[in-house]
Formats: sequence, C-alpha cells, structure tokens
Amino acid sequence: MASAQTAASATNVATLKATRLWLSAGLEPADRDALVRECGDVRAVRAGTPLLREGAKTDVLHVLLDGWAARYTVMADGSRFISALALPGDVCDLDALRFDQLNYGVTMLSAGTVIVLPRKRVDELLTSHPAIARALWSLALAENTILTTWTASIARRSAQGRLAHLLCELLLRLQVVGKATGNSYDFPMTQEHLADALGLTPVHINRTLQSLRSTGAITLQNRRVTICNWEALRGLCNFNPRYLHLETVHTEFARTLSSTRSLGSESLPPPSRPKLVLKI
Amino acid sequence: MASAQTAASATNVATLKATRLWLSAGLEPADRDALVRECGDVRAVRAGTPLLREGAKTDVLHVLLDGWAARYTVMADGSRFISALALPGDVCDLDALRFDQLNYGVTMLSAGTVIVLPRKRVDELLTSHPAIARALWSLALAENTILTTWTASIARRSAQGRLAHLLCELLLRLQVVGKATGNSYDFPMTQEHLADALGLTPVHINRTLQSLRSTGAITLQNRRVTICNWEALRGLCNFNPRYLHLETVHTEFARTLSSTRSLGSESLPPPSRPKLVLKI
DNA sequence: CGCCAGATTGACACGGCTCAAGCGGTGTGG
DNA sequence: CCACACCGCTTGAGCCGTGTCAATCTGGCG
Repeated sequence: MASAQTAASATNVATLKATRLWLSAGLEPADRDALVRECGDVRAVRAGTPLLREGAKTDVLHVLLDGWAARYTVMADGSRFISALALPGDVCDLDALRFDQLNYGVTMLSAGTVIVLPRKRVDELLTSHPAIARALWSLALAENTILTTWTASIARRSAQGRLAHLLCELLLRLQVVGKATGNSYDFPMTQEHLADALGLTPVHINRTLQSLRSTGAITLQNRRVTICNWEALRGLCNFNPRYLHLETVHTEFARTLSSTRSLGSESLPPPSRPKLVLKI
Repeated sequence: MASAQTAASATNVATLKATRLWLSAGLEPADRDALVRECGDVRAVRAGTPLLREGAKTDVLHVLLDGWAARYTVMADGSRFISALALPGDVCDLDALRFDQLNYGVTMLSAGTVIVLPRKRVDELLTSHPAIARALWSLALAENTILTTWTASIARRSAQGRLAHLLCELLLRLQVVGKATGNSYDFPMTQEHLADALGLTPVHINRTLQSLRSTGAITLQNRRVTICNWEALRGLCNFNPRYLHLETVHTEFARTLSSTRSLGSESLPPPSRPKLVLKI
C-alpha cells in the first residue's frame, strides 16, 4: 500500500515535469510541492475511457499525464465534433474550474494516466499559490488561442490545409512535452476521429491523407505519423507556430522552431494575390 | 478637466454596471471601486477603429463599454476570418494578460467606447482582489465555451444553421447586457463580416439571409435584426443556450431562457436519426 | 448629381458529401 | 487452429451545397 503510494507519487513528479502545466510558469519548489501534494488521485485509463460525459455535472479537473484525450460535442443530428485534443500535460476540462456543467464530453483516445483534481482544491491553490494561478492562466489563454486557430483553419482552409495544419501543430505540441521522437509521433486517432476534428467526413479524410502521402510530406502507418518533409507540410498550410506560445512554455525546441519562426507575421513572403481587399 | 474626469468616471460606473465583467462575480463594493479606479483611460472610438493590429505587441487590455468589436485573423491567402465578436461588457483581447503578441487583430464594428487597462495593473488586481480574479476567470472560460460552440457550428452546420445559431446567440448575449429591446437588436455587421465570421462567402450569406427571411423567422433591415419567430429560428439550429452560462453571469432574463431552457441536454426530443453511430 | 460601399442576382464550377461495396487485420469463441 | 465478426481503411460513382466570377442595383453622402 504505502509503497504503491510512494511509487505513484514518484511517477507523478517525474511525469509532471514533462507537462506544460509544470513548465509553463517556472513554479517554485514550494509551489510544485503543493501541487504534487494535491495529486492524490492518479488513474490509469484505457483507450475509450470516458473522463466526462456530455452534459454531466462535474466538480473535478482532469490533468493528462500520459496519453491523448478528445473533447467532443454531439450535434442534434447525431454528427460529432471534436473541439480539442488534450495531450500529456494538458488539462482536459478547464471549464470545470468555474462551471459545474460543461457543454462537451471528454474521452480517452489512447491508454494513459490522468490526475483527478477536485475543483475546490484547485480553486484554493489559485489563491494560496499565485505562481500556480499564473500557470493556469497561461494554460487557459494558450488553449483559447489554439482553439481560435483551429476554428480559422476549419473555416478557411481546404481539407488538405486543415490536415497539414493539425499534423504540424501536433508535432510541436508533442515535442514540447517530449512525446515526439525527431519528426514522428504516435498517433492514436482513427480517420473518423480526424474527420470529426476537422469538420470533414471519414471518406474525405481518407482521400486527403492519400494525397498528403503522395506528396511525400508525411507518412502514417501503424498508428504513427512521420513528417518526412517539414518544409513541404508547412508550406501546405502556412503554418506559423507563434500561436502556440511555446516560448512562454518551453525553450528547448528552439531548433525546430527557428527554421519556422523566421516566418513571423512581418516577413510573410508576398503570397498569391489576396482575394479580398483587407479593410474591416 | 476635473469635471470631464468625473463625468467620464460616472459614465464608467453606470455603464460598467451593465457589463458581464461587472455582473458576473458579484464584486464587493471595495473591489468594484478598485476596478473603476483603474479605468483611467476611457476612449470613444468610431466604427472601423483598430484596437489592436495583427501581430503587433501589446501591453493593454481593451474592455468594451459600448459598441461591437471583432477579433479577426487574416490567412495567408488573404482571406479573413472573424473568430469572435466582442459585445458591451466583453474583454476584446484577454490573451494580452499573458502574451505580448497575439495572433489576431481587433477592430471596432461600430462606434463605441472602450476602457484601456494596462496589463500590469490587471495583473496586480488579480492578486490583490480575488473577486476580480474570479470574475475574469469566469469571463475567460465562458469565452472559451462560446468559441468551442462557434467552431462546432462552422464545422458541422449548414449555412442556414450557422446563421440562425449566431443570431440566436447574439440575441441572448445582448439581452444580458441590456442592448436588445425585446427580440430585436442593432446589428452593425455587413454581409461580408457575417461571411468572415461564419466561414462562408458574402454571396452565399446573401442567399442564406434571404432564405431565412422568407421563412419569416427574422427580419434584417437598416442594420437591425428582429427575431420574429424565436421558436422557428431556434429549431433551425437546435440552439441550446446552456453554453453561454448566463446563469453564472446574470439571472434577470430567465423569462427568455425559460422557454428555451426546457431543451436541456437530457430532454432533447428524439431528433432525426443520428447519422453516425456514437462511440468514441 | 455622381460616387461608392454594400446588397443582389445569375450562370457555372468544384470540393467535399453520400451511398455503397469491398478489403484486410485482429480478436474471439468453438 | 479455424471461422466468423467487427472495425477501420479503401475505392468508385454521382450529387449537391457552397464558391467563383461578373454584372447590376440601391441608398446614403459629399
């Protein structure tokens, strides 16, 4: 019992170190300990495990230590939409901090482990440990930005562009938490999941994937993605990683970024002629 | 000078009372005063005034006292996307609380007035006044939810559904801050704006608007929207206002909601058969 | 009166959807 | 160890919602 307890605790510390929550605010040791002490409930979960059902009441937050989770909504006509992917280090259901009934469900896309934190405790930590509050703010705002970019992608990009953009984003986010090896990463999503995340149909995802593969930009087999040609993939969607705010979160992967970072908003090469006159 | 100062201050208090920021957390008088004292810089702005340019550095937050603003992104091909609408009481650029370079621009859609708050001050308020921190958290999380719903709408609804949903959402959000009269409200957006907000083209917005009008559900003329048949409009998009978390924010409009609230997640009438088998 | 932004209309093209069939791996019970 | 079932992936054919292009109309305003 006791040994299991400490083992679990040790795992927490080790794994938490890899999380964005952990890294994002440079917590003081005292704060870190406070946070870790809260991690009483660590659960190993299998793929498909629901963390939160749609419309259900909640009073806990789920922090992903390992594995992928999807935040989804089922529309009235029965179609499904995946509004966010939670990767290791992400909070799956931040809204639960304030609302006791969310408008989405959360489910595991792969096996993994999660920390279950009572909302009330998090709330207390927020006031007692300003550094934790800062970390959570960063997380919430970064999530907001990611969602905004995601939305723009769905609204204004072609199927190929959306797919390319998602794969680029996932590579960087996974690199930051040490879950990518070089330019490839384990990818637990099915084509149906992809369709639901990008606002397309599975059939069309299939064809789009094929066209992406045929360009040699990526490889996807055995549930693993490899970005063979980053520049090509990036070019397909004009990926600009600034929105991820990785600098705020981590600095280690400047390498990967540096090649891309030069594409800051200012220095965009004159693209194909703008279609719309830009005046709001 | 001094009188202008106090006049501006009085306006603040009066108008702020109508804002979500104000109402959402039931601030104590002391907190309210602290917040109001910060509102040194109140600007009257005209339609089209940019509050924040894309990719520019910022160190201030803009709180809308009156008027509409749009948060937009320009894609590489020159097309534009409006990722959020800020209404009176909303914070236009919350991300600036943590990041000094945002990935969107903000511009006024109508004339209005804004409070300009230095990020640093807000940051201080956050730690010194827990109630303000709570209010801002609610705002940030509610915004997140709205964005999620918006995204789902774009990803999975038809043009008509998207339009209907947006008009429903705007009615409720405006009612909450007292900017709607009955079932109608001033509507400063052009059809091009609508197109950019819903991921469509202006031409198609035009046709969709006509079809909506022809059903008798709405009226849109002279920059004013009237919802003639709420039930019909709601039916077109299965609008469920729960995601707005209005109860957390305001309770006065229970009337309008009550008719809709009954459509809670549990009691959804069996819709047309689900197209997908729902298992994640 | 002339100008201009925004709204409208028509004709046509095309990206992505639908429906439907078939394929391959893998887990499971007999 | 086979047979079946099931899930996820593929492929084909045809349709339809929305985009594109281009012209015209309208109302407000200088």
